[in-house]
Amino acid sequence: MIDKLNSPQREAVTLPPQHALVLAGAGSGKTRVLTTRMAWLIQTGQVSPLGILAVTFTNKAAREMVGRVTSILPIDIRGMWIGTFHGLCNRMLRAHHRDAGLPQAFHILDTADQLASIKRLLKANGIDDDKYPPRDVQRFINGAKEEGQRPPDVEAYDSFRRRMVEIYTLYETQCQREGVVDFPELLLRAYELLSRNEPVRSHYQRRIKHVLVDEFQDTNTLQYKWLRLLAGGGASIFAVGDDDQSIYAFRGANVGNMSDFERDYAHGTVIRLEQNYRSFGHILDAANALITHNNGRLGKNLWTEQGEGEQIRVVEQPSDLAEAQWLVEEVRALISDGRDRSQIAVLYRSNAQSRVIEHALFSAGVTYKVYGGLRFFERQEVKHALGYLRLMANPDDDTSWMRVVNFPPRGIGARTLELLGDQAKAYDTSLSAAVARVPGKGGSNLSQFSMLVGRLSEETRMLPLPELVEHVIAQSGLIAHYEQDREGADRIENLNEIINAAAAFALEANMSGLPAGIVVQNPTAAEPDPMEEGLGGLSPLMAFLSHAALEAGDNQAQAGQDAVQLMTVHAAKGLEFDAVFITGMEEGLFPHENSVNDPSGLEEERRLMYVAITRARERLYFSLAQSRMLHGQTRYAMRSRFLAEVPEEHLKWLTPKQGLSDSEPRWKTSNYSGDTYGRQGGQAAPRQSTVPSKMLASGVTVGAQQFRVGQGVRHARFGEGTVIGLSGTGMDAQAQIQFREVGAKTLALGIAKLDIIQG
DNA sequence: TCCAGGCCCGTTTTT
DNA sequence: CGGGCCTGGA
Repeated sequence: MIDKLNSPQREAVTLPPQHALVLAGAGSGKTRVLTTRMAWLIQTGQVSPLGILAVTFTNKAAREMVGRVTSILPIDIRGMWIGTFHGLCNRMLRAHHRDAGLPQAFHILDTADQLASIKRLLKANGIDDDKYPPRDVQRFINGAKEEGQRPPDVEAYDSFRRRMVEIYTLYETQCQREGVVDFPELLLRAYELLSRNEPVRSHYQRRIKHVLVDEFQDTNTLQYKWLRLLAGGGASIFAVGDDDQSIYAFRGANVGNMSDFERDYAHGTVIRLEQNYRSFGHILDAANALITHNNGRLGKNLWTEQGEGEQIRVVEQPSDLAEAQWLVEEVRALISDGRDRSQIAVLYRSNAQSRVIEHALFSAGVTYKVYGGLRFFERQEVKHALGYLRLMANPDDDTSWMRVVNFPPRGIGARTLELLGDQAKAYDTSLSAAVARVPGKGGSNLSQFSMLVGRLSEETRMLPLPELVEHVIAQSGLIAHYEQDREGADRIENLNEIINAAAAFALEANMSGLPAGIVVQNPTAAEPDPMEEGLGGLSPLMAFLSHAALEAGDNQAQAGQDAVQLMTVHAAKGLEFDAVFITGMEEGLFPHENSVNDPSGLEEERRLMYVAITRARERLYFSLAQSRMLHGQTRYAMRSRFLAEVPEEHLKWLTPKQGLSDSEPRWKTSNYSGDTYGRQGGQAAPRQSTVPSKMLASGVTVGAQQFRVGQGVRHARFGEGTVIGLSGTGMDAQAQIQFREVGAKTLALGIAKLDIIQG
């Protein structure tokens, strides 16, 4: 089991029971160490499978962990605490729902449900949603929860925040009444359950001997607190992560957890996995060099036993269109060289960039697959069907009630629903319970709907899950509705797919001999654990609905195995490919303009670039466009500063490298003609290029002034600076200027008075 | 109640 | 430019 590991890997796997931080670089065998550690602990008899708690962020990672552990050691994973933070908290809350103050059949709101719930709340309480936009309220509430804060804990230093806190309180009341729990609430409730309930806490603390955490750099404050509490009974925390790959600060991840953990727990026990088994030397050295520009790293330098490999190919094109066309040609060349399409990845900073690339690939007939977009359980028709199903389990679920009450349309309009809402509020009941108080035609339509819900509950009470789902979907009128729609065929197909999903789910649950999806106890355990009883009562429907909420399904749009992979850099984390294109290497795009004025934001962008680079095994490309269509305007940008942070020795420019030295990265837009690039190796004849040979206009003229990217300018108030981006024309023209003293600013060229001082 | 056209906005995303 | 959302008219 451990003889194939390198020495730091083996050291990590065989550590005595103590807290440890494993700094696992990209491609260093992180998952292997984590899973081997689990298997080793069990096999050496140091812990029973039930004494382990292993937690990940995604279901995919959790599945992979289970798969790899069981392939090393054929153990029964049932009853083991392996899963996502949310999945494990869900399980804990179901088991101890009374202590947690929840109905056992609580529903889980996904992000969209939560937003709908907040909108409904604002409306019911007459809160101005211009002043308190639902999205901001959602961010406020989730932000507070992720910090472990209930309304009284939130600092409200001004009237705006005080009102936000009031809304937070109202929202909590609403969720509690409806028996629903949002994603951050799963974690916070589970945390509070453990911290306030001594018997429950000591039960878990006594049971759990080893806590293993994957992607530790992505944990938020609350998750870390939860882990510390769980391990509080003397368990060892084995935290694996890479601070250089922390790219989720925007959703609450706190890289600081890593250094805090080292300081508070791991002390000296930090193991670095620095040998990389993925990439060739130039690629790794480029990544290493780039990331040294960040401060406050825990520190790590990747190395490989493979050779130097190829340099990174760099291509600069006049436009985003030309970039895409070049990319297609290069991809085709790779494919005709015998490379597997699925081993070619095209990465970009933002989803908007995929359009041009997709168009070019499509026109050239290259099969591709875009990651991202709507997932199965997030589709409109699927959410409607789930809405009906949720009403079967809980008619007081107002979010679901509102979602389907008039879908398909049954003559229940906004006014009727407003009336219903008023009644519900006045009598402090659910919408469902308030139906009888709404008079008139609207009321009669409502009661018909209410009767439909009641009748379906009755009819499906005794049905097995798949039949139940089938019956509810058939009777909901959804299929009939979509049959009217000439583009409804896909939706109907998805509705049928829910029935399949339910059948598959039920089958899996039966095979494990347990109520669908939720594993209760390890049958091999010496005796049933009274602390964790209570899950058996969870209906298959409830279990299926939890499953749907916690696992939204596959994230890839188009099918096709043998396809070029298109995705954002974020989506590429954890993946690897033989050949990788990093596109849009421009200031304002990568690093993104919203991050460049904030040092920590810029460092996160740099980590993102680090992640992008380290995806590549053999071949890596950087591409950039001098001009790009963005928000309906042509924008001109400088080369990304990150390009200058990679030593020249690792780069091979396929188009002439222009402009000034890297130490002073500047963009001199000039007269490069797009068809002069060649490929490395010399044999490749210059392929025909579709790039227009004449240069695009690269400047913006306003009045008598001609602005260009890279120019030096002076502003009366902001001082001297450099033009780093231009967009628009005439009165719409704007310039992004990096001022020496005051940072980057965007100025309207028609208004701001600028003197051109050079360039 | 429903639909169409206008308007606004525009980074990354898992649970 | 393009998509999502909202409002106003039928």
